[in-house]
This record gives sequence, structure tokens and C-alpha cells, in this order.
Amino acid sequence: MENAEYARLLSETADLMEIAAEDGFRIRSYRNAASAIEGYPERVHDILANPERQVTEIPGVGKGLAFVLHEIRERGSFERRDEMLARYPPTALEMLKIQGLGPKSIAAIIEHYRVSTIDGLERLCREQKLRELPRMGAKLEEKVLRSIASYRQSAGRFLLSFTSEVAVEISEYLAALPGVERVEPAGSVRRGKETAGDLDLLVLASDPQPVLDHFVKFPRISEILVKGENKCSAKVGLEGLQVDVRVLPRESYGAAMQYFTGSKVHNVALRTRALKFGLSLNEYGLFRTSDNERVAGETEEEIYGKLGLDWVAPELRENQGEIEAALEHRLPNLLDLKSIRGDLHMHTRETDGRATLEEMAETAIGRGYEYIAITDHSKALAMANGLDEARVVAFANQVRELNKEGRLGIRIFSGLECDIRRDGTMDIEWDALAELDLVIASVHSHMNLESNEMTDRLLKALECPHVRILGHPTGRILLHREGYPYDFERVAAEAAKRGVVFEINASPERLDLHASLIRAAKAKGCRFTIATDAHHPRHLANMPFGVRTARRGWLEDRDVLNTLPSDEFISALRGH
DNA sequence: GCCGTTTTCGGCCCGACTGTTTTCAGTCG
Repeated sequence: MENAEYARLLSETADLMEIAAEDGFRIRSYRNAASAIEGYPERVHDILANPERQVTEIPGVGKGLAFVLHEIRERGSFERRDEMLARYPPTALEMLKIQGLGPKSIAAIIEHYRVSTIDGLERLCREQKLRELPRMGAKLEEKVLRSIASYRQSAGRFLLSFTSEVAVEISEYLAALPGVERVEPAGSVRRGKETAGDLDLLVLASDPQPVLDHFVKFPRISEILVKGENKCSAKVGLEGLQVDVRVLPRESYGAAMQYFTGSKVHNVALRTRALKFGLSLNEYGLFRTSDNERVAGETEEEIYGKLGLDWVAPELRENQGEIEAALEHRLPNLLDLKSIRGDLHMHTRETDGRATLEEMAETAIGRGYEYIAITDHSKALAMANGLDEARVVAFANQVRELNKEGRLGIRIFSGLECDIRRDGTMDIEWDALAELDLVIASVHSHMNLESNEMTDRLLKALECPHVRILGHPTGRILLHREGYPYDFERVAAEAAKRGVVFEINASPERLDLHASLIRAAKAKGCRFTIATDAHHPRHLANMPFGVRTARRGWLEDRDVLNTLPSDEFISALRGH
């Protein structure tokens, strides 16, 4: 059992305890332990199995939770969880995902109506029954119905970070088998799309049967859906991600890779083009229609080449002009992860981060960076203990000293993620902002403004001369919340004029800006930074997701300021 | 339930908003 599953059992139980109105501090302990375990570098399972080790060495795990963890290892559950599940059905956990409903409301709904499914909840709203409960009314019924609709839309999809992790795990498992030459993800995961419905893995091997026999023995498989001669589909893990494994011979590996990478619209355009050449393209290869002779199939490059096209990077395969560009040899020279020289958005213990500046710097050095910016929150985020003017100035001085000493071995930029207030003004006085190397302006509150009010707010924020970057510019949370609406073109044009750059937030839950808006902004003359918004040193490893998103937005190295060496970076950021 | 101690019990990020009230509980971040 992996750490993520231990963490999941704890945090699910915490959710149920919240519905049961148990002690809030105890619930927090469960949550803290879950997050500590999830990020712990060693397998909890192994520590539990080792009589010479103590799980209490994990911060946040004391005697009580150590006992719980041992129980999970032995039987996959624990007493309090069983007790909670006897009181509330597991579907109650699903109800917590509906925005506008919290544990108290859910407890009341279950108690009064014995309803604990999303469908049942929807019926209650439609029949206007929710308003009969205390402190609930017509507005809430409407809000819940809207939330249910958006929840259904995102259900069954998974974040790129999650599918990528499973892809690596299963690839390594399969690649260990003799006779397996290559294992690679195809589909939307290979295209770097922010969410995926399933995971396609292609395996290059001459004999499919041993590969599929090995796959079905993968320990985290919960259900085998299909097992044929060349393909096997199974549900993996508690999350139930569907994984399709296809085994292919060398001569059609490229064709299969092309076919299963998609997207569907890109493939349709490609097949249409093939027909014009008297060719036909399928997952086995490119064939001459006249005599069914195979003309390509082993690699993608030869398939695209035979169609008169340059090879198209998977991130671009959305039929958004990439085929025309490939024909005219004007595909972009896409940004490379290796070009990134620094990370520009991260938090420390000063606010809601989990590590110190020194620990973040050390991890950044390990990633080969030349510089980082520390950008804690401003005071409007009181829950995060945001910085006020005095702390901002003190921090700027501290960073000046650190850079002078040079003992950290990496250049630090003093930064701030400054809240944009409802009226578009900055949460920190300008003279304090002036002390910093770099100010990111972000919206964290009042996200449900009308589009024109939000547009004015962002335009006003751009007026502050110290603002250099617009942080997570749409505010979306993938599978959870849409971005706030505003006139993007207008804001992008103004940002370009003022030299304020757009952040591409690499956090897998955000990936904000997303591809289509990146392209729209680039067309307006905007430039970009890519940053992880790390709250923990391990989050610095999320940079590849941001880079892939930038690639989906057709960006090249020169569009992204943190590909520049530190001196050039800071002067480019300041617009000179 | 964890942690840190002034070592065995008290503290644990909290402010803003919303919709429902008639002074505030519940949700969100």
C-alpha cells in the first residue's frame, strides 16, 4: 500500500468525522497527518513493517495515529473509520464535493431526509425541499443544482499529475519484463492535456501475451474490464482510473502511437489529408490505397513525412492550425523544460508554506536553477498570516543581505504575491512594494464579480507600476471551479502595453493560464513566466506541467522570461 | 489527536462573505 492510500483513508475519515461534528482539532490532526504522510519521502508501509522503526518519527503522527496506521496495514481499515461508515454511507463523501454544502448541511440533509447521494440531493433541490431545513433557502437550492451540474461534468476525469504518476508506475512495472522494449503513454496524457479520462499505454514487444499476463497481476488493479490478445483494460487503484495497455510490434508502433495520441480532430484532419495523397492512415500504418502496400508505420516522423508534414509535437495536436504550420515548415520551436533557469512563485513558513526560505533554495539548487523568487502572501490573506508593509520591507532587506553573503549558492529575488482587492487596488502600500524585486498580483477573493467589474478590477491592478506579473490569471481550479469571467483580450492588451507578464501557474490543480488563453495573450504581444506556486519543496517538481501547458500554448523559449540568465531576467521583467 | 513544554495540560491560522436571519451559522479560502 502506498503513502497516498494511507493518506486517503485518514482524510476521508476526517471528512466523515466533520459531518459527525466531532472535535475540530482532532479532525485537523487527521488531516495534518494525511498530508504529512502523502509527502513523506519513505514508504509508511515499510516503516510500519520494520520493528526497529517508529512511524511517530513522521511529524504529525503521534501515538494514537501510529496505532491507526498499524491497523490499516493489517486490515486495510481502522476502527473509527468503520464506525463512521456505519453511520454515514460512503456517498456522503461525494456530497462534500458539492460547493455550497458543508458538513453541517450534509448532516442535516442525511438526518432529515435520509438522502445521501448526489441524485437524491438533486431531487430535493428540484422539489424545493432543501428550503424546509433551517438556514437553507431558495438561493442555496439553485447554487447546489449548479454545483451538481459542474461536479457531474468533471467527475470521472483525472489531473495530469495523477495520470502521469500512474503512467510512470505501470511503465516501470511493465518495462521490467524481459522482451519489453518500450512503454509510453499515448492519448491526452502524452498531449499534456490538463485532465484525462483514462490512461493509454503502448508497449513495444514482439510477444503480447506475457506482457498482458504480467499487467493483470499488477497489484493495484481493482477490476479487469477487457483482456484480449493485444489489449487489456483495467481499473487501477481506489480512484478507479481506467488504464488501457496495448502491445504492438515494431512495424506499427509509430502508427499506433500517432493514432492513440490523437486528438480525434487532429487525426481526422490527418486522414483526410492522407486520402488526397491516395493513402489511408490507421493504427497499423500508412497504406497506399491502390495496392494496400504499407508506406510508413514504424515511426511517427515517417508518417508525417510521407504526408508532406513536419513532425508535430503531441502538445500541438488539437487541429488548431498545427497541420497548416507543419506543411509550411513554420511550427514553433517549442519551449524546453531544460531552458527554465528559475522558479518565480513560492511560499514559505512566513505564510502558508511548509518550509523555510533556505529549504526552498536548497531544493531549487538541486533542480539546477540559477535563481528563485520567494513570494509569500500579503496581509489580506489573514488565514495565511500574510505579510504587512513592515514585514515586506524587512523581508526585502533580509534578501539583500542573503544575496550579499552569497552563502545560499543561488540568487534570491525578494517577491510578494500581493492580493488584488475588490476595487483593483493593491493590498500593500506602493512604497513597500517598491522595495521588492518582483511583485505578483493575484485575485484570491470576490471571484464571483460580474465580468465587467472583474475586468475593471484587473485593469486597475495593472496600473500599479510595481506589479510585474499577474498570478494564476483566471483563478480556475481544475475539476472544481471555473475561472472568473472577464474581458481577457482587453486585459491582455493592457498587460502587453504595460509590460506586465502573465504567469503560467504550474500547480497541477491550476495550470492557469491554459493553452487557448496563452495563445490569445501571445497574439496580443504578451510575455510569460512559468512558476510552481510551491507551498512545499516537493512542489518545485511541478515545473514540467507548467512547461507542457506553455507548449500547448505554442510558446518558445523567448516567450518565457525565466529562461533568461538572472541579470537579463530581472531587467527584462522591469521592461528595460 | 498532536505538540511542547513553564513535562502532563492547554493551545491548535482566522477573517470575510452569504443567505438566512433578526444577530449569526455555515462555508470558503
